[in-house]
Amino acid sequence: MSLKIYNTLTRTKEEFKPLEPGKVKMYVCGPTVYSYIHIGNARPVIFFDVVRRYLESIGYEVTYAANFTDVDDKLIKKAAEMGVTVPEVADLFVQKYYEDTKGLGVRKATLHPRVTQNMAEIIDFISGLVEKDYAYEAGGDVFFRTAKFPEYGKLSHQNLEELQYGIRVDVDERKESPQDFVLWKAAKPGEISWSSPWGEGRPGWHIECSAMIRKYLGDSIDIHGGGLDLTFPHHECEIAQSEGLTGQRMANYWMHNGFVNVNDEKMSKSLGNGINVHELLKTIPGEVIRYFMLSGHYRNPLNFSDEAVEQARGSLARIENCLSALKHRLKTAEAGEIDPEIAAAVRNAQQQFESKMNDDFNTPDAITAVFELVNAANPYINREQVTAPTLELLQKQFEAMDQVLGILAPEAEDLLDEEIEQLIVERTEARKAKNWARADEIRNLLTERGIVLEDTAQGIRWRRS
RNA sequence: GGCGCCAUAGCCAAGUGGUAAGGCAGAGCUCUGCAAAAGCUUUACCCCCAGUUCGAAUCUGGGUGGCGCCUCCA
Repeated sequence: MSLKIYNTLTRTKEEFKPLEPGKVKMYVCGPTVYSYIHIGNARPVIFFDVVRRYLESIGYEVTYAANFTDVDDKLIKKAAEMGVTVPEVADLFVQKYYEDTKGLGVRKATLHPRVTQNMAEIIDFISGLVEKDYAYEAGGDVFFRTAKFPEYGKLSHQNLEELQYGIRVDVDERKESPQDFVLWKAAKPGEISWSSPWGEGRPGWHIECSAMIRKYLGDSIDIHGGGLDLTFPHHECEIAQSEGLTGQRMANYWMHNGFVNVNDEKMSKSLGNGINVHELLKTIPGEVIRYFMLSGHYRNPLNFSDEAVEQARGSLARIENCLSALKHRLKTAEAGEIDPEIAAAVRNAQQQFESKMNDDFNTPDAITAVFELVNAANPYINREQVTAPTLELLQKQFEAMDQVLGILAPEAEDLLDEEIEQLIVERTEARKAKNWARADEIRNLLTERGIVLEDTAQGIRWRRS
């Protein structure tokens, strides 16, 4: 069973073959840190976190780099608005990025390089391109000479003659060709800038990724990911820069995730329907957002709505209830043999999970494998006789799958407050005395505090709602 | 104009040649002091038309509807 990845470059699913056996080098374009991340940003962050986790789970040593763009027009504007410096804005939102993505269950990447900390490498990179005639200077700006790189367009499969230029942005008169793009921008007075052979300025957007990939991961990497919209021009330009300079193939597998729409509309600044994760996390558990993101295939568009969130919440609850029942039952379970039917169900679930993840990271189907296991586990858990080894086997399997998906809330190990525990004891006594009024009163009180009680044959099970 | 993507139950979402996974919501029932959780039962002319085939949601052609990119938006 081998891993297949849909490669934007070839528009086919290809068998994954790493450059170096047992190792994977991957890079995903990260956010421009001028604000909180929105749910559109969150999709690649969550999805590629799962890619990374899955690769690790099947034995690869993964070096995962995700950058921060910490200087650009938007940052400069934001800094002016806030009355602080560009680095201060960047530091603030890098911090918020870590907080918010942590809330989404995302592990930090191996590396989180920042543009401003790699200025020397960026300038060197551009110098190299100028030396090789792939770039030219014009009035303090430096442009990439796309005519020199005949493969320009190979990733996005664009016919360069057919591109309509100047529709959204005016074409710079100094460019030799309208499709040339900027590598270095001359600073305007008062703007944050760095010294370069072409004067004071700052890097263009595309060059930073090329330079940082080369520095941290090398001339060739295995997987390069990002949002669909980055295919052109951003990734196309990265290829031109990197392959122009090194002559090596930049990345073997290009992966692009689809968009997140909001109530069936594109999320955009003009519509004002952007949803920022920081706000969202105040009312919706990160696991629910994460589940929602993984409930669709990464290349398909995903529609965010209140209803979608509620469905994710409900679906996830089914898995969590099962796991919580399983753990509760484990406390009173005794030694014995592993139930053969459950053992088979566990094997099936694992097999299905792997084969679906191997098929271009089909997370919706992988989640189905989790549900199949729930469907097998629930009836077993409700039996009068259960064995600890069987329950442990189930638990281990759930944990193995969640190691990849990361949709289950971390173990809430904090003990019950004395007070709450006392209330549960009191309610049990009231029930024994058939004092239903008092028993319900206590249960309602606990419900208000977010504690859900469930009366089972093996005693009271509680969980946080 | 160019390059692409998508269309499966009330909703979400797999399936890519052999006769429709899974989840949510809804309805009924079982269990329960009542609940909760769980279990059982129940819900699809696969956007339309034509073609290929013994056989198509799946392939081909043509429509219809929605969407993305075309220089700094994940």
